[in-house]
This record gives sequence, C-alpha cells and structure tokens, in this order.
Amino acid sequence: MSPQLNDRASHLFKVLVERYINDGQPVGSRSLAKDAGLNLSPATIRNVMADLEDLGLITSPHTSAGRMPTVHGYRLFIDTLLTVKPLQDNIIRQFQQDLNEGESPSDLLETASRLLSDVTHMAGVVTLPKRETHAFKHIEFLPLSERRLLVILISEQQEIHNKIIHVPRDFTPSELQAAANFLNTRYAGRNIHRVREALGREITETRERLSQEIIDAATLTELALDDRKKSRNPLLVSGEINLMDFSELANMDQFRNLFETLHQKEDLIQLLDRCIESPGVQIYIGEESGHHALGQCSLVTASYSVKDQAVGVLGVIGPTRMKYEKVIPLVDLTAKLVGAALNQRSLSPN
Amino acid sequence: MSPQLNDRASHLFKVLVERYINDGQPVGSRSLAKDAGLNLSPATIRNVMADLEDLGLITSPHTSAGRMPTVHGYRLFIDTLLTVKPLQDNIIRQFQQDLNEGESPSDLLETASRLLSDVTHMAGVVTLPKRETHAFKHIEFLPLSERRLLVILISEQQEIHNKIIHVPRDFTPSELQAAANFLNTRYAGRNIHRVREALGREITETRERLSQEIIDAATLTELALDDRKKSRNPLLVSGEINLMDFSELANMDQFRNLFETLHQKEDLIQLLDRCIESPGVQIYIGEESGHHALGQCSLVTASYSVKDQAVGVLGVIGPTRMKYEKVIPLVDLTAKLVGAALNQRSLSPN
DNA sequence: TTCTGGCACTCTGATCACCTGAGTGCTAAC
DNA sequence: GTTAGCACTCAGGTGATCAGAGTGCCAGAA
Repeated sequence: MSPQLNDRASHLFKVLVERYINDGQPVGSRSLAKDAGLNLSPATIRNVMADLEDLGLITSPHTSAGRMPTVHGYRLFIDTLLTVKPLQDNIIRQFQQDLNEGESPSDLLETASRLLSDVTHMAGVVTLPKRETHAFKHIEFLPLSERRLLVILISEQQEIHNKIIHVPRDFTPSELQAAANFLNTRYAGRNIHRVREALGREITETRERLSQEIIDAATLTELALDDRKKSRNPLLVSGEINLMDFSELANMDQFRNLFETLHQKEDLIQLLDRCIESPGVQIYIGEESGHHALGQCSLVTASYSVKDQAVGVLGVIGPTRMKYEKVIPLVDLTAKLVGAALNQRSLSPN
Repeated sequence: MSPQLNDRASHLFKVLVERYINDGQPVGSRSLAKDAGLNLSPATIRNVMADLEDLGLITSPHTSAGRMPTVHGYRLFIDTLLTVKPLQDNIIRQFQQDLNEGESPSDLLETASRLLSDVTHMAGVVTLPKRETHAFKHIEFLPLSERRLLVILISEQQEIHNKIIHVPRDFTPSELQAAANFLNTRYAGRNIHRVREALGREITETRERLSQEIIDAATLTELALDDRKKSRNPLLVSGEINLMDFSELANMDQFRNLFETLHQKEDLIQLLDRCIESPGVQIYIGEESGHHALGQCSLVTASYSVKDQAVGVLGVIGPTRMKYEKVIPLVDLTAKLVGAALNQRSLSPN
C-alpha cells in the first residue's frame, strides 16, 4: 500500500507537510529548499515534488501555487513519519486536576470536552456511555402521586438517573421498598441490561413459585429501565466556534455545514461509535470519515474504559492541517484520565 | 418624546420600515412612492424623507442609498405604528401540543426555546427559574457511602434536583427518614429559600428545646439547599446558527461576537433578568440592550409565571429588522403556554 | 547519472480606471 | 404644496494591467 520513498523524498515530504500544517499555505520549491536543510536547489526539489505528486501524496491547487498534502499524504505522514511530542507538564497537571473534581460523571465528561477544545483551540467531542453499559448500584422508587413513581437509579460511577414512570396499579410504600431491596441486594454491580435479562430469565424459569416481590420488581424494572426514549444528549460538543479561526473553514457556508453536522448529532455518534472497539488513538482524515461536511476536517479519537471495557469515545475535531503531534498525545491522555477518574469513582466512592 | 408626525409622514414612515424589514435594503424615494399608494411623486416623498431624517427616525448609509430606520425609528414604529398579526392556527396548535408533553420542566423549557427558534428562524432564549423560586414539595435523603448522601429534591412543578452532599457525621437511615419527614410535612409548598429562612428562624427562636429531628433537618437542609455552586446552565439558547442567514450578521467577526455573547451567558442572563419584573412583551432594539455584539440585533422577551409570580424569561434574538408583528405575539403566546403548563403540573400532577 | 541555472509559462490577487444604476438635494415651474 | 428636471454622489461591477510566486522543462555542469 504505502509507496516506497527514498530517504530524501521522505524527508522532504515530512518537512513539506509540517510546513503546510504550520501556515496553511501551499509550499513552493524555493521555501522547501531552504527549510529542508539539504543544500539542494529549488529545481531539484521540484523534481522530487513532481515524483511525490505522481505518488498521490501531494497536490497543488493550481499551477502556480505550491504543493499541499492529499488525504493519502496525511495518512502516510501520520502513520509513518510523525514524531509525537511529549505533553507539557503544566498541561498534564491541569488535566489531572480538572478531571479529578466534580461530582457526576456527566460533569466529568463535560469538563473533558471543554479541556480538549480549550487546549487545542478546536472542537472537543465526547460521547456519554450508553446507559446499558453502566453498572447498576442502587435503585429507589419514590411515589409522586397516584400511579406515578419517581425512579432514582444510581450507577457504580455515581451517575444518577431520574425517571418518572407511570405504573399500571398503585403500589404501597412497603411494596416499593421490597422491590427496591430485592433489586439492590440481588443485582448490584451488574450491567443494567444484564439486570433486565436476568429478571426476565428468572421469571420464565420459575414461573410457578414467584413471590410477589419478584413480580413487582420485574414490572417496575421493566418500566424504569426501558430505554426507548433516547438518553438525553448522548454527545457533548464544545468549542465549535473555535473552528471559525481556521482559514480553510472560514467561509459561512462551510462553517455552517460543519456546525450543523456537529449538532445534528446522530451521524456523528455513529461515526464515533465505530471507534469504540479499537484501542489507542484513531484518526479519520477528511473524507475518510464519510461526511461531506467534514471534508476539510480531521477527527482524532480515543475510547475511554471503565474496568477495562471501552464505554465511550472522546476526541477532537479540527482542520486536517492540525498539529497531530500535539493532539494525539493529548487525546490519549484525556481518555486515560477520564477512564481512571470513572474507575476511581466506582472503586472508592469517596 | 415622540415627535409629532402628520398622518402622511407617519404612513410613509410605516411603509418604509415595513419594506426595509422585508428586504433589508435601504428604501429609495421611487420605490416608496410606488408602495405607499398615495399618488405622490418621488420628489415629494424625498421632501418627507428629509423631514423624517431630521427627526432622527431614518438614516441613509451613504448619499446615494435609500433610507433605513434608526433605533429611534424602530422604537417609534414598534410603540405606535405596529399592527400585530394574529398567529396562524396551526402554529398555535403546534405550540399548545408541544408544550404539553414531556416530563420535567427543563424539558418543557428546552422545547420552548427550540420552538421559538424553529418558527422564527432566529435564536430562542429561555432562562430557567432560579432554584430558590421553586416551591418545595418533597425531599429525600439517600445514603451513598460513609458521610455522603444523595439529596433528592422535588419541586411542585415536578422538577427533580439531585445533589450529593458530604455530611459532618454519619446519620442512620431512621434519622434521615425522620429529617425528611419533618421537612416534607412541615414545609411542603413553600419557596425553597423560605424553607431555609424558616428553619433558621426556628432554630434561633427555640434554641433550648430543640428536638434532634429539627437539628438534623436543619443541618442537612443547609447543605442540601446551599446554592453557592451555580445552578447548571440557567440559560437555554437554541438556533444560534439561524442567525447566519441574515445578511447584516453574515460576516465572520460579527457572527462570532454574537455567538460568543450568546454563550458567555452571564451578561445575557443579567439582561434577561431585567425583563422579569415587567409584564407583557418587552423589546430591546440594537444598542438599547447595552451590548455591543447585539448592536444589529433586537431582543423580544416576555416573562412566564407560576402562580402569578414571574419566575423566568423567554424570548427571541434576531436582527433588528425582524418581523415584530409576528414575533411579538409568538413570544407572548409561548410565555403564556409555558406558564400554564408549569402551573398545571403543580396543580394536578398527573 | 544527478544536480542546477535559466527561461518561458501560468495563475492569483491587488490595483486602477471606468461605467452604470440607484438615489439624493435643489430649484424653478405648475 | 407638489412636481419635473437636473446636476451630483456613491457603491459595486467589469476589464485591463501588473507583480509575485510557482511550475515544467531543457541544456549544461559536476
């Protein structure tokens, strides 16, 4: 797949991409000759550039402009040439500190999104864990009025979900207490969707000798955990406005498209969900994401894990010519810190 | 204050403003002559326009352009000339329907903001009621771990607040139950900040013969209702991106400023809070709001009330040349429907 | 064989002159 | 009081021109 380049071509290509990323202008042979430090004349550089263009790594917007990387070029650059920069200490410290405060996981994830966008001056994105992946810790039923109950569901990560459900008959406080006790003692620690499964199984298996407790618990749980209504705002986007600063996105139509893509969240969530399985940092360059509006953008993501299971994805969206060598370790760090913070919550809830 | 205009001048002024609002172009004497239906020549119109300019009602961006209203002009137009259009039935029906669904008040208010921005193609803004203005209905304390409690606070409007508090000593379940019972039976229906006041008074007045119950309740309440931490996101903005469609805001810098003003919420909240006391629809035109970034914008607001007390403000932000005759009744309707929906919730919680 | 200087060529973007269309103010006549 | 006419102004579009930055290619040097 990746074309053979000799050392010189490869070095020139690297310098070209770095330069383009830096100032967003197509790079000409003369300035590349100066930058490369190889003591070659522009004419020689031009020959090499022509080769690189033939290989599909660079292109020029018009005859008399310099060259800029293509998507393939970026891909090669990132996969084989990039030298990742270690993060600055103060940034690491800031992230460690900010991602260790706050009560609820959603606050934490919001902070993560904000940090990513602030530090990179691009847009930060974070998907919330799906509710089913939460580990069940505690449930409580609170009667509100006739046939209306407030369900309070606490996950191991201390996330609190409220839901009002309509029940088919009145339950007495002690019935509710019994059902809650049953669920709390029996199913604490399991995944929420496992709880539903297990309850269902229990009912079909032991149909004859069911205690009222179990039946109540099952009825209520079914209503409480029913997730047909979308969990609210499963994607956090921040810093969209930062993207206006990049000249390649700085026309109204383009920015508007981008903004709408970021806010009409379904597509984006689908895209991010694809990243959840792969470990480490993943990068989509331009069209690779399959979204027209992201044509000029790249997406750098990493998944974060609770108890070694990836539950969500976070990352950064910015122009293709972003400083990958800085963004990649940053996204990586953030994912790890978010995972650690969530884990810590569920282990020592202090 | 308002300058004396004869009928003809007044009529011409009205037509001019309407035309300008419609197509955003300065209006010249020739087209105004045609539109006005007065059988006057452009030259005559020009004389009148010169008078209107002397009065500070209209201005022209340069010599050879037509005239457009000044802020004073808009003010006069809105206050004395505007003929409000009745709302279309289908819109009324849609609003009635959409503002009658959903469980929590915040959902309701989010819907309101979305409806306003969708229908007007401008930005919708809604302030959430301050927590202190909520009427207290029910409180529950749930032990999470040593010295950490989950407080669940339900308001009469069925809004549910969660808060995790750290308590100075361990409370037994029955102590918590007792404290909750005490608060629930004694203070249901009162404003949340009244509850704090009342508890404080009770303690100082009857210091000697305090039951443990009251002391516990006071301690817990103080922690639970302490509102130093900002209530999260007290302003809902939607449809900001719609504002890109208006030519007068369609340059990057201007839009960016505007966007940042809308999202850096403090200033805006302050502005909106000023509207809460006045009844009916209020309008800020351009600089009247005191915000530079809103120079080209108007703000149309109305407050919504629960039990005849205004608790929040909602409205629309758009370019000064918006169709006030449609926006005003729309904002009015929305405020009334939101108020009604909130009231209904607290009266018949079904 | 590889590199380089030179040269003709291309394309963008800025600048300038020019023109048109829209609109104004003023004045003199109705 | 109203109108027609006229000179004037200004913004915005068009076309010409030019400089600058690049390129590709070729012939000669290393």
